[in-house]
Amino acid sequence: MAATATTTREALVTAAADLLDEGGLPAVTLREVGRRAGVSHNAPYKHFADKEELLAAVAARELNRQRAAMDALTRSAAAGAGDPGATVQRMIHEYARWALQHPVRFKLTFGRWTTGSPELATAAEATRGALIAAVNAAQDGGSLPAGDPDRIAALLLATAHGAADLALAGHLSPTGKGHAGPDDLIDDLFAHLRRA
Amino acid sequence: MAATATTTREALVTAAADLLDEGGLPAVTLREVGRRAGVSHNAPYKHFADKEELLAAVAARELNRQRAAMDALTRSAAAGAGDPGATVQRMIHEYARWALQHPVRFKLTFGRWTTGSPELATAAEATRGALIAAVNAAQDGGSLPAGDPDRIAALLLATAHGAADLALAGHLSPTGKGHAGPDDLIDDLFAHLRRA
DNA sequence: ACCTGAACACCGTTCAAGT
DNA sequence: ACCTGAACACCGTTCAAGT
Repeated sequence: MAATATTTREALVTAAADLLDEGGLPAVTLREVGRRAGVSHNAPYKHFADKEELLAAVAARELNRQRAAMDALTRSAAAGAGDPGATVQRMIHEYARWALQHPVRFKLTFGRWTTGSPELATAAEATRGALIAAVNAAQDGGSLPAGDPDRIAALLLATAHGAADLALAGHLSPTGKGHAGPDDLIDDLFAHLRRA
Repeated sequence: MAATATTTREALVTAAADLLDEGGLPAVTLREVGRRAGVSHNAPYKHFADKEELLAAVAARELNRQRAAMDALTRSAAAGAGDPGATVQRMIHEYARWALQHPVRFKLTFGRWTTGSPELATAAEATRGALIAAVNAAQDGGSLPAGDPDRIAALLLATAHGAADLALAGHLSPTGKGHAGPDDLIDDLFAHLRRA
């Protein structure tokens, strides 16, 4: 039945994500993925064209979870009162938190794909859409400067993304009193934008 | 003599960088690196502890070239007149240009290293130092807001870094009139900072 | 000190075969 | 439709040996 197939597929994706967290990309071998999912070392080929497609499924799941987190923030903002600018700020902080907590998944998600997975592209589009909607609301509320919301969203995301990636690589002034983590840089940017 | 060793080492690093550009990380095999450098497939082990150390040498060379480019901009700014803020802006654009032009080297440079290479750390520190000095000058000239120059430099670098990485992954609103590339986002940030 | 060739363990992928 | 076991080509690393 289809349920079995879906379950096996999901089990393979979960096994790959776990291995990614535990030992990085080199730890994700089809043999170990299969073993953890309780199937043979090349059963994955019945669900994915190759190893890259399995990894793309992991990345797509990460992006979809990111969007779910953003949607949850949007809903809780709609329920309570709350500054819409603060909602956007929370989304961006959440993005950086995810990157720092799951560095390898983060790197993989924005890695180089030789095959353009439509599953990945759709997930990315939806996630960006959720952020843009929140930016739009914040602009209406006057807590973010006017202008193309698509462009403001991209600026915010780029800063959070870059800050997280630089921090993971240890390139964010690791010593001295000038030390600033991704969260600090994100807050700096929002402060500059409110002043602009 | 030492000259031979240095040359072989350099040839190995160059071969690895070329392979990186041509076919991505999977194309960099010690066998092919050795072949291109005119040595056997495990001669690299006489110059580097393992494959990762060879890749770290490639990354360090990239960072050192980045610093050289920044230094050149600093010198040409000191010679001519020029707005010191524009010099910083050029450095940041140059950083993004490098990332977009050599995506795999860029990814590698800020990738995950299991061994903390001192060569890499030193190169990174020097590059950040060059940028911070330029930011400091721009602040004196009034073209960048006051505050910890270390922190402004980190914000600028994070935005350029993230914008480039998102663009490479195709996550930067690839369609529609809202499209903005890394260069646009960088200019947006500088505009916001001048207004703040 | 630097290099070579053989060897080992491991991995992605393919294939013939089973249910 | 999904899975298995054997097999193939390839790779990082080690080792004994050469200059």
